[in-house]
Amino acid sequence: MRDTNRPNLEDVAVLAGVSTASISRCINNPKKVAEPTRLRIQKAIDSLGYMPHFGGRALAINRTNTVGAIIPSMENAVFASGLQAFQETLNDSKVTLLVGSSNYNASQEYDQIRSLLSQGADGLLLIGKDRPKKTLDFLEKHSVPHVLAWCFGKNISSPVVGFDNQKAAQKIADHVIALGHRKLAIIAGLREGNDRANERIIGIEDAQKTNPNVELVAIEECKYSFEEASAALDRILALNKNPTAIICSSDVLAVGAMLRAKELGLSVPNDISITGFDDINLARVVTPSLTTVRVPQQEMGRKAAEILLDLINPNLGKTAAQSVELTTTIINRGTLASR
Amino acid sequence: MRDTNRPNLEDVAVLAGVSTASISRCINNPKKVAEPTRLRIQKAIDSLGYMPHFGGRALAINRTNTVGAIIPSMENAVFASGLQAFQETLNDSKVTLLVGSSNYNASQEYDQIRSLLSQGADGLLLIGKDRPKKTLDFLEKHSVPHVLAWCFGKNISSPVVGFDNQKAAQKIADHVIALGHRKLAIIAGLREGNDRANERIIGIEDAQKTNPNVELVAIEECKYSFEEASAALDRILALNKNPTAIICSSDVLAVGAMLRAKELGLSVPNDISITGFDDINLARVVTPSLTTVRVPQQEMGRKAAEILLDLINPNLGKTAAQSVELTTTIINRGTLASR
DNA sequence: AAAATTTATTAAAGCGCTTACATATTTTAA
DNA sequence: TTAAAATATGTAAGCGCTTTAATAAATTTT
Repeated sequence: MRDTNRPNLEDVAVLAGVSTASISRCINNPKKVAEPTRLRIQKAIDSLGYMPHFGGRALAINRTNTVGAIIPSMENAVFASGLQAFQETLNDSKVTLLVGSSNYNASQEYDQIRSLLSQGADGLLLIGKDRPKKTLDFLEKHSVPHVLAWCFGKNISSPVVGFDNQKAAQKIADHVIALGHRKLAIIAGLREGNDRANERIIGIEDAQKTNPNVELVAIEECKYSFEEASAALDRILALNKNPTAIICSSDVLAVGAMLRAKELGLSVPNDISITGFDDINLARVVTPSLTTVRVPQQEMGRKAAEILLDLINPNLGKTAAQSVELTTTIINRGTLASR
Repeated sequence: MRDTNRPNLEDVAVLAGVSTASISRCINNPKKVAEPTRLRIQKAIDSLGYMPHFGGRALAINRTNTVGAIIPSMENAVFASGLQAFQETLNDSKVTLLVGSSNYNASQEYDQIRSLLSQGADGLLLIGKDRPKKTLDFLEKHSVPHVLAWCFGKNISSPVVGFDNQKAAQKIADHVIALGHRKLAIIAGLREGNDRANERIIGIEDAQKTNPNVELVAIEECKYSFEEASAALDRILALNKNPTAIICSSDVLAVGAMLRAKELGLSVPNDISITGFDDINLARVVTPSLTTVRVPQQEMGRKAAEILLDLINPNLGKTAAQSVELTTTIINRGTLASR
């Protein structure tokens, strides 16, 4: 039943003495309505405090001007900051952001995709490129406009904005090796359903393989928390293989390891070198500050928004939305020493 | 015009050989439809990959099952983590989160409120309690269900979930004073339009006033970044008033100040004590680790979601949504020494 | 001045869904 | 067995908006 408190187009139309069509036009295409009429309408709108009804509009134009983003978790600053940039860019185009989180879990991601879509999202931002066939099929079947971020690759059918995790990881590993390290260990996120974690491990393995005298003494996976990373470091040390450098696939893990190393009385980087990945605030702040791989978080967020907007607005003249590969940079700070 | 690609209720109805009403019932109130019919309908839905049209539904029930949150910025971990908890709690009730950011700016907040509301948000989470009359009037006029977080107070007309910033700040200041500090300085966020920053300053001033032999040598306001906080510390030191403790109204500021102190060769806490506010990850990780005020970020997010859900669901039996006051805790770590 | 063109406005048909009400069917009670 | 009650389904009227086609008014052209 009608909510008589909330004014609708009809109410405005009556007050302004025009048809509802004119009001609609005045709102969506002001130049199509004559100056005096426009003024009259505007006055009516203001005086009633009229706001278009979202559902009505969405039904009529079959569009919500809303896009969804599904990220693993906002707890990790690297995603929070990408999301912030994403939101701001959308906002410049009057598009609103719906947020879901997957908690690094493919099935939760699938649910969130369904959920955001059924909330009317016109498009989606997703993190990473590997997902179950079920998810892919769903996106395909409903031809959901979407862009993938935090990853890159040649033969991905979706537009992507990000970087090559494998190469970036290989690069930092090469760097570590070039500094004389011969026994490495890895602390990485859980690879299950996480292509970034996975590729970063592979990248490090690549580096190891091209340097036969380099040994990879341990690969420990864990969740992204200080505590878990501490435990992972313990497990590595318990092996008594004496790695000289621990390459971590995220800053959170690296810092967790550093904290633990400090507790154990190990000096970083003298006793053991540690590198991170992401370059979030944490990295600048620990002592010594963390040598890490800078990921262009904000740029990814911004670019992802641009591409998604392109995808959604069947774009006049402009060429189709393109994938873009961004670069990572090794940030040399204090946790990596030469051997 | 009709999008013939996307199946609608009619399509499902035809395939299942029932009326659209039954389909709708089957989706929204399954027990109202007989088992065999339900199965038939479900099969039709699945085979068509039918998803209800958001706009149509929103129009019919005048509800979107969406709520908006407008936070200053996701760049600050304290909000990101509150938001994460908020989102997760909403999600449990099948409600989706719309996100806007105000960048600590009242007029941007107003715009975001309008924007999220016109995107159909059923309710809103807002940070802090002070806002321009214009905003208040708007919320009032449109009777927007909303909850305020990160603050508390007796005579606020909106439901609130948070803590008393002033008291919390007074408490940490008292603590600092009890440790023998007699010359204090403050680094705070810009108070303009930021009641939290403002009240925290006032709280510290309260503490000072009740201790006549304590002097407040400087109050520096700046944006929430390491760089700005560094500059603020410089300004304080340039005064040559030799404060023995700097009370900062956020961990980001405190860490920025610590970083600068270190650059200047000042030892924290021997030469100068520094305290933070929030207790985000950063605080645990700096050396020495930061003495700070723990703010129940996640609990606030969770509780805020619960209250907002109550507000939105004209609640059967349950009493009206209540404000809740949470407590902050002083976390003693390494940056505050006694004098 | 009339005809042709442009501009401004309106009327009304949908967009997809929910739901009050009517109707048909089944179950229970008498 | 029949009447009454309960259950299941269908019919159709909106919900508020946009937009095409039709009409009216203003402007330009002939």
